[in-house]
Amino acid sequence: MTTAEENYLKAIYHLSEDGKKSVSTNDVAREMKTKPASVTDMLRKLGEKEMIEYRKYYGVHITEEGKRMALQTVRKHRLWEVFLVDKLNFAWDEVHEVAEELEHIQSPLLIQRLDAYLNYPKFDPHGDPIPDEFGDVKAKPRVALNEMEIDQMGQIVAVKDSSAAFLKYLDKVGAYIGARIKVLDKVDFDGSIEILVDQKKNLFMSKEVAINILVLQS
Amino acid sequence: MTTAEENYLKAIYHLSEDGKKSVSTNDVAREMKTKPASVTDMLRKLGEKEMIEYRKYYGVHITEEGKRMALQTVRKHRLWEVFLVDKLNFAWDEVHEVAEELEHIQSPLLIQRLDAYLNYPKFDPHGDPIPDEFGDVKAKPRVALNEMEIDQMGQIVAVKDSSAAFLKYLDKVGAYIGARIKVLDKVDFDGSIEILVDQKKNLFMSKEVAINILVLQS
DNA sequence: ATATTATTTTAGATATAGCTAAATTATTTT
DNA sequence: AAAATAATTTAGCTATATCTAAAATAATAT
Repeated sequence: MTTAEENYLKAIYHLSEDGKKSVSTNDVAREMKTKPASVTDMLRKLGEKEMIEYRKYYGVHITEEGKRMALQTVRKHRLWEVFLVDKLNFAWDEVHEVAEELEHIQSPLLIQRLDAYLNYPKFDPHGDPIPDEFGDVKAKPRVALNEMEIDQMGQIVAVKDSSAAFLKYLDKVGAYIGARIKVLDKVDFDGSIEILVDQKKNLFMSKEVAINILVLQS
Repeated sequence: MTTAEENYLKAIYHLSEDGKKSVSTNDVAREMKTKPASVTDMLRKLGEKEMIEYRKYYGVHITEEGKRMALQTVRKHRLWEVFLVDKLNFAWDEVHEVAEELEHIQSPLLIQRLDAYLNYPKFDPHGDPIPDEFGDVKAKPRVALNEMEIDQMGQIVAVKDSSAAFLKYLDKVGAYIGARIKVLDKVDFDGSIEILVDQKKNLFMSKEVAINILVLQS
């Protein structure tokens, strides 16, 4: 698998995730920021390698083997993100580009060792679960608070920004890890949000804050 | 700079190191494990970018700019090697291939952070000095004991294998860090070596041991 | 000084991954 | 059901990086 093939397969996997049966050439072109004509070529190639089922003019389905490969790439990407944030002090929103390169390093041993070194993390810094070496994802995905809709409920499970300043702020307003929350209101204009904490306390926060709070939805 | 260009430039830099005025097409082809015809194309390209001075049929000289670029790649390669050995517990002779891939990741911030995280190391696990971010190499290169010639002298400055077993062995035979040594004899057949430690103690060791001892030559 | 040998370059392929423009197929509208 | 529109594919081109075989040049030997 070349780097380009890995990237296409990952894109197709992500586009398939949202329950869509079939992914179109245009979908892939948009996601990959290339032209549909280039996508067609790659789909044929990935089809021949049986990573996807490709029927001309009718889009693609990812195969089990393709999914396995894509999940390996996702795993590597997310592990590197954890490394960059936990060890090299990158901010969670600075890591994507670099991880996009690092994920293509070919060395199973490296990933095995990295995983151990990071203490077998289950989530990346954005709250997305890290597949295990077999491609299994046990953990439920976490969602940034700013992405929840009105009336949705959940439990605060982690923060993306673990700076002293942010943790102090959270402590002050009573938004602790483990708190059960419900979205009361969202302001479209600035993305600020109002939530109910533990069924008793109303809390209003800016988008900047909400972005950094991870919720397990229920 | 593409990955291929970086690799060629690094090869030309290393081939220039040994005091050779001009590096030939064949030299580069051997080093890069490609055919001379492929090398010619790349030399023309690197010449146009003024990384090397290229005169057809007369080999190349690396320019100051080319040297600067090559040293950046060398720096990245060696920093990653330190990471792999110090943090991920790779053995010093297992890291080259992976570092060869990692060195091409494009992110100055990543390298800056990695350097800090590793505590600004001055040597890679093979004893080679790590250039600073400006390409300056202050430290003198270290040489593995098995690579020294008869009558050469120096001082033990580090070990490549820092396992308990190896350190215990060194302690037992009296080959401590800082010891002044002189090579008395080398056996071609098995690479074993006999040295004089601190002008008083004779010490015979196998090649496997000598490989793991780094000496600052004097 | 010329012929032989070795080295290097050129010319013409191949494979990957992208592009544009034109042609084809599918979908939607009337 | 035909026409219009949208999506997709094909054909042909570009750039990178490789190759082989043939031609050109440099170095060496006679």
